[in-house]
Amino acid sequence: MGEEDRFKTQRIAKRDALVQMGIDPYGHRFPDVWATEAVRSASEPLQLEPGQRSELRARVAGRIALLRVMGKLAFLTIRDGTGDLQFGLSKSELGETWAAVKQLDLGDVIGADGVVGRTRTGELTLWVDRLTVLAKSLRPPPEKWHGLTDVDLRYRQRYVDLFANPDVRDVFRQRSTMIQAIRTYLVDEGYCEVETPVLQPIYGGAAARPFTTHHNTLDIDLFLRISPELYLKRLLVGGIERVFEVSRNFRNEGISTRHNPEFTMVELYEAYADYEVMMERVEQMVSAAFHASTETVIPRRLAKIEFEVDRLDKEQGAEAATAFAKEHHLEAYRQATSGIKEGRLTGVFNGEVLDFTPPWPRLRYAALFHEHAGVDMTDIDGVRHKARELDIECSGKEDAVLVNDVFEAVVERRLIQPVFVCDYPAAICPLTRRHPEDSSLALRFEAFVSGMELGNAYTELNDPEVQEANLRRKVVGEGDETMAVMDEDFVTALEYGMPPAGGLGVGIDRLVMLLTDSPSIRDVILFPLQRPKVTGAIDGFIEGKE
RNA sequence: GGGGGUGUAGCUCAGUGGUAGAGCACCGGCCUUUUAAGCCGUAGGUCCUGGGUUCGAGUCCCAGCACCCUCACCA
Repeated sequence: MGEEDRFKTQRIAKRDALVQMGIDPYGHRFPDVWATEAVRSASEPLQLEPGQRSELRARVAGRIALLRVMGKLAFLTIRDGTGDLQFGLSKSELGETWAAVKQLDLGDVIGADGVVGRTRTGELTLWVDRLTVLAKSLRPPPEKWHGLTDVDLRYRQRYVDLFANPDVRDVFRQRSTMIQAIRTYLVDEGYCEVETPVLQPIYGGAAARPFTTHHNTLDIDLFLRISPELYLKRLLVGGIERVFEVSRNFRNEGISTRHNPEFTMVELYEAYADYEVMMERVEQMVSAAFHASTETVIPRRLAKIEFEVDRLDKEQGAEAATAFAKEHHLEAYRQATSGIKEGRLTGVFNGEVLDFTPPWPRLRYAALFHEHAGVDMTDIDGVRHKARELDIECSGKEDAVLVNDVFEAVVERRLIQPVFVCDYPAAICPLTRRHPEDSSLALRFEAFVSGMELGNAYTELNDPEVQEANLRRKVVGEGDETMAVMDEDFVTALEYGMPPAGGLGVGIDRLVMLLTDSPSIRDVILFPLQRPKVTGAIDGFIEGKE
């Protein structure tokens, strides 16, 4: 068969050779393993000289990332979740186990017991006296220097991406840390975490096309939620006064660097609050995520970039070094790092320095509209003129929809630094309370960073009659993607009395993008949606059907 | 859906209409302090798929597929 099978056959032969030696190639429980990071920090106070071995014994496990076998001595670079560590193995110390070393391949998962020392060149090394095979790998890992760069393969085989590219693994660790920090913040503020239905008989709470599915026993069609909003508000009625959900939402829309059909939001509701309180919640959640992760990662990345620039400068000259520095945004990382030293929340995204330090500017939708569109949003003729200029379809849309189309076209991409855009046109906000001084506006804000909507919040509408009227009213020009879908039980809940409240949703994937300098949402979602790979046979089957 | 780009060995990538290339990985040999180990010798290919032009196509043209970027839609 193919090449792949040749590699696999060779590795299977080695696996069988291990079995012949009485070694189980798939290991067992391997207790009391030290992380490589633990070995590094434990070795520091020992002040080991090059060539010296300590009395310190350690047990380490991980995947073979590099393999250098020379006659009767071998050096293996072992990678675990915390970094790399070198194993030193010699025939004289291992005795008959040495034969097993010859059956090892790049990518195998092994464990070892030994003493910590340094080689003559000063490399921290575990001198192994007992070797344990934990999992024989039957497939060759990607190229050891470049890792896996084929984007398609990286997503399809994320498990390979993760072990071959440590930076990728770090981003997902950061993601986990950030979500944990946000949870801790909300719980400390008295919020209750809940889980509400993903399968919903009526979809609502956002403007998007849903995925549909079917429940067999009940014989009903269901929608995958586009938002948890209407259920969380029911919980406000029920007396859970501070409530949040880390919610996977599903929207049957396009895929882009900023959109995945399933994505994660943290959505929260707070009784007796309003949208201004929600602005503080955004600032504090982002601060919590920043302190938990980005604050330490930015200086570390800067150090890595500077190290590489130095190396290139020495080995390939100034030109290569300058190109690398530019490509990796050295200057932005320098600025962000010095900002952090001064106590600011400065990060880097797409080569730009972003300053998340609260408070974020609070700007009015109408003012931004006027500034960037050059026309007042109440001047509908002017807005239509501007819309035509921008090639925006005008017919069949009511004024507020058109205004917002123009806003999205001219304003959003210019909002680079973190900012709150306040007081949206009421007609496109059916779930939001009206502005007390201007009923054409709604008490809604969206948070923007780097031209991207990061969060959306309201002073919640709690008048059941106004709510019912808003949901019955079809907003012309929104098409299928409208928030105005009637949910009678939701209105009934409001009729029991929902306390005045502020509500907020923050896009977690986008927040992680911003705080990890990841240009695509697919870089922060472990398994982004992709067209399934079809095999040749299925391919032919499909062609045959056409 | 529109526009642009990419697709060649397991991986990372060169390739100028005339016998398919490199580095790493793999296999064999030497090697007890290596650092992307080194040296020597092998093996490995549906050049994404299908048409077309041509004496001859990895290369030029057309169509399709997958992925990336971008615009539109959306968060």
